[in-house]
Amino acid sequence: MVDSPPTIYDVAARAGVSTATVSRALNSRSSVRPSTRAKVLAAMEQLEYVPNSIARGLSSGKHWILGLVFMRTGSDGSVLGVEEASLLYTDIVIRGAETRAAQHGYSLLLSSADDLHPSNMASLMNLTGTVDGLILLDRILGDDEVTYLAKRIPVVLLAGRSESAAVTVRVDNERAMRSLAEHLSGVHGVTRFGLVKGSDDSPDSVARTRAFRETVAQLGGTLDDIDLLDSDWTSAGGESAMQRRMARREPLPQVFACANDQTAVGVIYALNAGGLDVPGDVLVTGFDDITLTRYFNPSLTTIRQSGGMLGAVAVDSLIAMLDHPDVTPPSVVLPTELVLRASCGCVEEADPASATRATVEAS
Amino acid sequence: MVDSPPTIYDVAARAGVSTATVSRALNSRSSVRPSTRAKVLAAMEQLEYVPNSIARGLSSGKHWILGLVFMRTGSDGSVLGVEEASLLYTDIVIRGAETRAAQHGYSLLLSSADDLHPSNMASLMNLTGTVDGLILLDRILGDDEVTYLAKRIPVVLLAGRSESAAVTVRVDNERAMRSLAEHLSGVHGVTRFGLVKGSDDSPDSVARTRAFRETVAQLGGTLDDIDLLDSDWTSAGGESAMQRRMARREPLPQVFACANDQTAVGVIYALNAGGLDVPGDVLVTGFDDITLTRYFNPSLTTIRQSGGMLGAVAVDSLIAMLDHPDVTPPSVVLPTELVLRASCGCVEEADPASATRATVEAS
DNA sequence: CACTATTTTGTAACCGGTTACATGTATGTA
DNA sequence: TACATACATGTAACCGGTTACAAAATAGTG
Repeated sequence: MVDSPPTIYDVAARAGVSTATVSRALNSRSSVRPSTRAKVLAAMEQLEYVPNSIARGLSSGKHWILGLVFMRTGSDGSVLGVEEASLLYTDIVIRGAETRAAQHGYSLLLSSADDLHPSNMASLMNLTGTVDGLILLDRILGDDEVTYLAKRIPVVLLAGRSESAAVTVRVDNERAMRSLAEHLSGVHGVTRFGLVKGSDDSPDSVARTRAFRETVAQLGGTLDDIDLLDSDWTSAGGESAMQRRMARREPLPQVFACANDQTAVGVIYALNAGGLDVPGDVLVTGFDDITLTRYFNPSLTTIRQSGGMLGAVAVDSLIAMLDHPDVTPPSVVLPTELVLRASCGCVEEADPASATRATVEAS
Repeated sequence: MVDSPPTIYDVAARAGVSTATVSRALNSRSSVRPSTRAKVLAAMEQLEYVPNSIARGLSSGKHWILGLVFMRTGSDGSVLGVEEASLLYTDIVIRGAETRAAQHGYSLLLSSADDLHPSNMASLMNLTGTVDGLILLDRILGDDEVTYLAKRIPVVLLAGRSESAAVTVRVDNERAMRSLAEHLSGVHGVTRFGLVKGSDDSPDSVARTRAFRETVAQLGGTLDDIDLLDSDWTSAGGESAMQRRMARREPLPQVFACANDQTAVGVIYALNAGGLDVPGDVLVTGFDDITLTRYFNPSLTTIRQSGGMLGAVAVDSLIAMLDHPDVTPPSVVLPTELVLRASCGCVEEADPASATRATVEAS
């Protein structure tokens, strides 16, 4: 059913030239006489020739493929686990990366890692020959492994730790959490803070937790251990974390800052189910500013980060490394923006679809 | 900085054998003396040899890569456009496909198409040599193009039209919309229906619209043209569509069935903004059952489809075609499930995270 | 027209594996 | 011990391109 496609030899034979000439006519590097090129192109046309990019990659060493490796967050690896963990920020990053890669003529090869299992390294090494460079999301590998990998192939770390040898692209979690805590303290008079974390193996979650904690301390507020809840980036995780917290029947803090928007949604749900009003009784904030939670009631105060930009910048950095192997591009820290909506007690905005909303440049 | 990795020749030289023996020791097809294999493995270990999968692919014709092509929905191709259109159902499908592909040892190569531009075909043909098979989401190509492509490489259509020559995997939009309309009519006594469509170039949207329209007619209900709203799968699209509808100041139908959950969220927002209550004044339903809208207030009545399963089944079909080139696997229609929640006027469920929710097997 | 410089094209090696076939070595049997 | 047979390994062609180098064709110059 699938017959073997024509090769460059077929084209050469048909055009009455050598394969070298066909190759030149295609890639138009060297000079080829116009009449010859015409012959070659005509032959390619007739044969419906499409160059085999694998073969091309083998000899040229250039594959026009970038690898993107991400963690299968909170999933047990089953397909159905996908549903629960899905529609997370990772997807926006992937889309952004793909879009930018496509603009540069690259394809994106997706590869997910289950956990920090050592076999990840082996499968990554296998990609080594297939892709021109790698983007690693989250904490796929240990620092030494990243360093080792980076010696073999250009690597960009997305939301990784910056101590690594590789180029890192991330958002400014520190500023973001600081501006959030300052807003809560300064505008809403919050002194008792709560935090719902993401997964502990995520550098983003760790950084956000630490920055928030430090700022709270600087502001003279408190963040008790009982109000530091573990979760897993999902709504269900946020909901059950808050259910457990409420079951302890200790007074709640004035605010729960959540590691991402999905978590915040689950937290709000649990609070409402417990008879508490947001923002009347407790304030809740998110992180990411995904589109849906703007339509939530109460609309979610959150920290906007551009996941698409994150992916795009990572691709840019990687391509820069490919184009200039001798220059190491700088690590990038993207800015964030505090978006004030109803869930922190700020005024309700007019329309989620409009761009006119109260924002504060994280500073 | 990146030094060239060891090849099979280096390993062969080090182990004192030929490359053929090294290859056999690796792939363990033919018999290799245990002592020899040990020598080879030791040499590979020492050199940190990783086989080049590109070279392997060239000679064996097997690349262990599946291509997944999707439309960059509603976006202008810019990275920032990603944010608006993001977190759509496509992402769940992609995740599901990736997960299943990984289980079979395949990687997933992502490629997005801007629109029905003819250049899509060209770039797809380029993938031909890189991937073992292709999954096409939505309406990337015309029927004849798909047929042409399928002659060159195994192709599975995801949510495509079934008239095509290729294997198709989709959900049962017809049954889903029928059971929804029947529920609305039978249980809630709806006679005037409204519908908010997805993009017109999506087979899913077209199928859902048609099935809904037909069932409404069979039930003796009405679906006026004025209540058939155009949108684009996004919340913002749903919101503005409903705003425009309300601006016409004609009486609203009793329900708006939306093409997906995101749209429903936007629609509800616009209705609320106009002073109308859901489900008190108007009923609204979605499609997909994404996790977040279970936490919405009102919780969203919707039709559950497993996007992860969709992607997984597409991968399964494709791999089946690769493993048995002579057998054409059957097209697959996955079932859906009507999930009754508050937005259609059914009882509020206890907890979104629990599995106990009122459902109706679409029949 | 002869000779050199330049452009166009061909030849063949190479990228890094796999594998058909040939050859060499270890077993079993007479 | 000699010979057939099975098994292990080596040789070399091949996958489909790219490209260094050489050769041929063309253009330019005295």
